[in-house]
Amino acid sequence: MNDLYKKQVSNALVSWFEEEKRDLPWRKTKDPYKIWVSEVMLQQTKVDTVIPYYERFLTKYPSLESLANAEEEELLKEWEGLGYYSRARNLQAGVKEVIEEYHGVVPSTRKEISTLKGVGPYTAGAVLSIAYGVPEHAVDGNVMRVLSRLLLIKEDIAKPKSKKIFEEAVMELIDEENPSSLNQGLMELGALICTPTKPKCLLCPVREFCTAFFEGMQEELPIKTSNKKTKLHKMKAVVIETKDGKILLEKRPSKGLLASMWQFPMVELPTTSHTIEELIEHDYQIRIEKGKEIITFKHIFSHLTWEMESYEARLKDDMELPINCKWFTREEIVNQPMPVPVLKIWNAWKERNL
DNA sequence: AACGCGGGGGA
DNA sequence: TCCCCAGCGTT
Repeated sequence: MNDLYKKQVSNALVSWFEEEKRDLPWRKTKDPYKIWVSEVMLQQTKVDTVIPYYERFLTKYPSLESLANAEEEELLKEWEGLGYYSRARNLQAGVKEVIEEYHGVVPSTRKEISTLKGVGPYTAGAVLSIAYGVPEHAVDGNVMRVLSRLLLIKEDIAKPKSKKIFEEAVMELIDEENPSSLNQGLMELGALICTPTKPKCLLCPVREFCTAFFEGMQEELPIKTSNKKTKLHKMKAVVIETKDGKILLEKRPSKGLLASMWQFPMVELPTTSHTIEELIEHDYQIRIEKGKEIITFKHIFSHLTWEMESYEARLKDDMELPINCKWFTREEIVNQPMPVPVLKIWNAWKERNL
């Protein structure tokens, strides 16, 4: 890249961004805490999904201190449905570190901000450039796609080490005057114009500088390998209610999928022909009688599928429960953060029992 | 370097 | 219906 090319590209990109940028809630502020919250929510999550969560979250936790002092249960309730719940736990841990180690001021160097829980190379660069105007790269999947086309970079973006090439490219392009708009411009271009399939090249502000467009290769880039196999887990869940209206929930293990979240008692169906009643009795040490079916659905995670056949059941007699199980009243259940598949069952059960 | 982590949207 | 998306922490 020669100096003229760099200047032309960054100028075109920054001007386009300033002119065409979407009106998003986190673009009304430069508060590093709020930018941080938005960037964490935007990891692996689409803009349209994030907007309502972002608004509610900042109404409830408008400052570092309010989030640091929040109960984890309440915090996760705000996060309910967003997924990747460790993001919320790491965000709170990071916020606590800022208060304890940095007198409540989000650090403004890559070295320091990167030590915070949940802040990796991308989030560090995003907060630094957007909130503080520091000329740092913020390379996410969008940026890699845009740059691979613009500069005809044929490196496999699935490989961790190829990210360095894109970070170096951003550091060459970065506008010392406005690193915020350059970084956001790259991401906005990836979201609106330079999309994964069918890029809208005719509307692109940097088309005349785009090597892939010149070569007619924009649909072929970026190069991305990797294909993970997924495993199928068939699960069944049951809503068990006592005569005095208590409902049984089970707390998931503190590590792994949906860590520490509450769910209805669930069993993985083995190939043998046991009934769910027998399996529940074996796993939970209680006897139930089969009631009416509530809801059947399939929920697909990246690596497993929950086939939910859930039904309402009555208790026959009480025995010793496993320690990770607890009886809840309806009111208590409402305050528990629950993942989407569990919420589906809960909502279906409530509807039946209005 | 490879894997696990949710949920929504598009092919 | 299935496949894809994609930063960060852990291993």
